Parts: sequence; structure tokens; C-alpha cells
Amino acid sequence: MHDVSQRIVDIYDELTRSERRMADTILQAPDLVAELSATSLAARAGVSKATAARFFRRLGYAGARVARADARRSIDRDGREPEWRARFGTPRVSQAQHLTAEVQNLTRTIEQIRSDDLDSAIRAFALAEKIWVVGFGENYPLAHFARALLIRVKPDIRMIPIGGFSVPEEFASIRASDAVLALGVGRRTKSLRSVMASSRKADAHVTFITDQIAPVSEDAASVTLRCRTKGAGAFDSVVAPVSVLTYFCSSLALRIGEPALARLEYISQIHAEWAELAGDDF
Amino acid sequence: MHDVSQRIVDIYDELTRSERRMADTILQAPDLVAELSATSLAARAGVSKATAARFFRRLGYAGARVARADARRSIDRDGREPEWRARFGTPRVSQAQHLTAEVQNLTRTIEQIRSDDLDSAIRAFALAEKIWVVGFGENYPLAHFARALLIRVKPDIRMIPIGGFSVPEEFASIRASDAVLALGVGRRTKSLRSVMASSRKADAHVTFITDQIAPVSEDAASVTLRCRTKGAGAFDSVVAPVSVLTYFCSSLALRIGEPALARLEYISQIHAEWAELAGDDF
DNA sequence: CAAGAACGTTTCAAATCTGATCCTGAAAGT
DNA sequence: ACTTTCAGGATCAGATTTGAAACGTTCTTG
Repeated sequence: MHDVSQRIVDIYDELTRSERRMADTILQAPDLVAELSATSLAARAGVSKATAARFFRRLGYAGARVARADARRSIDRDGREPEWRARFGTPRVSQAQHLTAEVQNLTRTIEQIRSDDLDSAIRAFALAEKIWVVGFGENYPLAHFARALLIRVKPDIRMIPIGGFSVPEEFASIRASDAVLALGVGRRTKSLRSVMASSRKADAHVTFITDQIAPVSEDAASVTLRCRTKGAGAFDSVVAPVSVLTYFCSSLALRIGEPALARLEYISQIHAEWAELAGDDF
Repeated sequence: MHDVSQRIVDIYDELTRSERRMADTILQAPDLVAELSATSLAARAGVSKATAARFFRRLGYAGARVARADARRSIDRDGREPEWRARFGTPRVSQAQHLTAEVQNLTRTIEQIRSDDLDSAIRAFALAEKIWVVGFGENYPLAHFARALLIRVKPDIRMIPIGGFSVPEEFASIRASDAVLALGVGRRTKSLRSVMASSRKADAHVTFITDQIAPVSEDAASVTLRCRTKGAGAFDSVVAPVSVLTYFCSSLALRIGEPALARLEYISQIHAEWAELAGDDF
């Protein structure tokens, strides 16, 4: 069966308020389930231990002990369970099912984002001298997308990694006046962690976009935006991350105001001029 | 004060389960608040009328009537569409507005896609020898994303354009047994049209993903999938295209079946092996 | 205007949720 | 062996939630 975080996400909609408090604190740091007692988890979530006990039974475990044992096992084989394996059992996903899942992802994600988190991130990005967009592996397309939006609003957006250049050399020029957009949806790599750590060490602002399952290393990021990515089909969905990025960049543009507007118009004008020429692939 | 959706988002965490059911159904179609009665909204959400009444009072309205009146006013105000220039006047697009817009995009898009269109595209892609993913300019991130999904399912996925290579030379090897995924959301370039034309001339299957505004060049593509991309903020939304791509690739994976599964597991295995080494940026 | 329908509101009892308290058992210390 | 301690489980009473039904109100229709 699934691991603890997965079980929580599965039945999240059905949880009561106190149970949701439990669920949230656990999703923030799933590893704690293995370390802490159910009692202290309850304290952490601000609910009674009775609720905690019930909660674990609600997740389908025989009791809190069993849950903890399972959590430990999940951590041991940290190599993640291939969930898509199970999804191949189902014959087909209907368009309706897909739509429902996506809407849920969006709704849950955006509802749960704290606007003051977003505000502080936007402030940092608006003032930043340079912006670094970081996305390894499967996050690379997301990074590309984010950069495409940001470059319309601010002039100096750099991508990591980029075209075979060595990361540390590129990254050496990061300053405290910079802001970093770190993308860690799905498989998170050591390089991402390294870049984020270096960024913090350089006192740069770090906004981290990730999924609900990711453990939160307290001060790894200045702001963490969690997205729900449960897909109905064979793959997880990045719709929520994409949407959050869009909203973020859009808000950033509005926040910056006139300079961003001027920039957008300038770009539009260049497009118009070039359109008269033969090649227009840009 | 805020509009209905905004109020819901504001207190979402505090809602009880039934109230959340109400909240979810409303957030998925906020316009209905103005049209439908509180009673039918309750029915739609699967809760009692009493709950619906309480819910609106919970949102800060004097009663359901008042809420409905407010919803009507919100829609009237929303009627005139702000151009992206005008959007800079507004203080900020609320999370609720953004969410509403995104959900609308998704719903409209996916509902409207004909499943036999999709099926024929999937069939072509399943049988294709090589697959070409084409995305110029702002569609490049989308192309990257599509390729990332497809490469998990089939072995020979090629991207156009790629890293400074000349397009015609690369594209010369297209065959009738190939399939092309053409991405034309937003600004469409001449190069895209050229590539699509060449593809058709080579008798390859062409699936074209674009937005609603695109002109319908009848036989430019074998299958055309239209996405709604109207954004609430400064930028258009690619959530719908991303979602369609995800659904398409997911269905493709399920359609291919065992070989795709084997491939996915092989990839997962390689990931696991490499994870033990230092650098894991792939 | 009267009758009726649809709707929203209120009431109330049942269902559910939740925390305080108590109980059991295991582990560690004496 | 006895005590202590701590975690989990069970119980129960109080609080909250919830739907059914009764009750007004508004609107339509004849």
C-alpha cells in the first residue's frame, strides 16, 4: 500500500478540521512520523492525542504504532515507490476523471497558498538585481517556462543549469541582492539542494516551488509554495506548479508596474518589427 | 469587501467538511452563485439547505439572498474585459480570480475536446516510428515539457528546434511513419507553419495543439486540439495546454501498455542506480 | 387578491467530532 | 520484583456539525 504522505493526500478531502491540522503538520515534515511519537505529533499539530490515534487509524493503519513502523520502512527504502506501476492496472482514464483531478489539484493548491508568503516573495523578486531560475531534470521544462515569463518583466534572468556550463562557476556571481526561484517538483536532486543551500549562504532570497510530499527543511527556502500534483493517469500533473508560476509572475509584473509595462510594450514592438522579416522563430 | 470566491478562499481552512463541499462546488463554477438558488447549490454540493444557508452567513453575508446579489454584481463588473494594458490599473488579481480563470480554462478546454480526435492522434503516436516535437519561441518550454513526457514512453523523440542546429537539415529525415506534435499556443511563427506543411507533405501524422484564437487552416494538421488560454493577470495561461499534453501522453502510455511500462521501470531503475553516485542531475 | 410554489431561515434532534481522563502495557531504572 | 515513565488505546461527556422538518417570506400565477 501507499506510504503515509500518499495516504494523507488520498483522503485529504474527507478529513475533519482537527485531522486536517494533523495532516498538514505531517505533510510539512513526513519524516517526523518515524521519529516522533503520535503524542508529540498531536502536540505539534495542536490537537489531542486521541485525535492523533484516530487519525492514524483513519489512514488505514491498525494503530499509531503500525503507522510509525511503516513510516520507518518508507524512509529506509528511500528510493521512492513507483506509483505509476499501479496506475497501469486501470484500463483507461476518462476525460472527466482527468478534468476532475486537475481541477482538484488547482483548487487545493491555490486555496492553500498563503498570500503573505506570496507577497514577500514578490517583494523580493521585484527588488532583486538578478534572478536565478533553478530546475534540474524533470523540472527543467518548468524552469524554462518560468524564465520565459520572468524575462518579459525583468532584464536579468539566469537559468541553472544551462547548456553544459558548469554550475558552480556560473553560480559564483550570486549576490545577496539576488533572488532565486527553485523548482523541485517530483524527484528532487542533490544539486538543487546544493544550489539552494549556497543561495541561502549568500543571503539571497529563495522561493521554492515543490509538491506536497516534499519534506520541508525549515530554512532551506525563504518562501515555500506547495503544489498538489496528483495525476489521474500515468504521470503526475504539473498543472498546479504552472498555474502558481503564472500567477506569481503576473503578480510580479503588476507589482513592478510601469517599468514592466514599458518592457512588455518594447518586446511587443520588437516582435512586430521582426515579423516583417523572413525568419521569426524567437 | 471581497467577492464570493475571495471570501471562500479567505476562510477555507476554517470550514467544516460540508461547508468545504459547498466551497468546492462554488469555486469550480463561481458564476452559478448568481444563477442558481442556494437550495440547488446545496443539492449540487450534496449538502442540506440548512448548511447552504449557514455557509453564506459564514462568509460574512447577511444571508443567501445578499450573497447572490453580490455575486451578480461581481459578474456585471467582470463583464467588461480588461485588456492586458488595463489590467495594470487593478491593484492585483486575487488568488480567487486567478483560480476561477484557470478552472474555466481547463473545463472549457477539456470538455470541448472530441475524444475520437484524441483517439486517432494517440493511435498515430503509438504506431509512429519517430516522434517530432515542434515548438518555437514561447512554445519552446511546452515542447520541452511534452518531450519529457513522451521520452518516458517511446524511445525516439526529436525536438525542433534544437540547440542551434539548422531546422531543415534535421527535419529532412521525417518519414510517413512518423508523427509530429506541433505546439502553436499564442504567437505562431512562420517556421511552425513551414514545419507543419512539410510534415503533411511527407505524409506524417500531425497533431496540432493551439489556442482558440488560431485561424483554422483545415488540413494543416491531422488533428487539432484547441485550448483556452485566457489569463486573469498579465499573462495568458498555458495551464490548459499543459493539461491536455499530460492527458495525451498519459493516455498514450496506457495505450502502448506493456512496452511503455517496461520502459518506465527501466528508467526508474537507472535513476535508482545513479542516485547512489554523487551527481544526480538528469 | 388568493393560492401556491419556491426559497431562505430557524429549530431541533441525531450524528459526529474532540479533548480530558483513565487504563493498559512495555521499557528502563532501582 | 517493584516502581517509574511514557506511549498508545479506550471511554465518555461536552461541543460542534448536520440534515430533516417546520416556519416565514417573497414571488408568481390564476
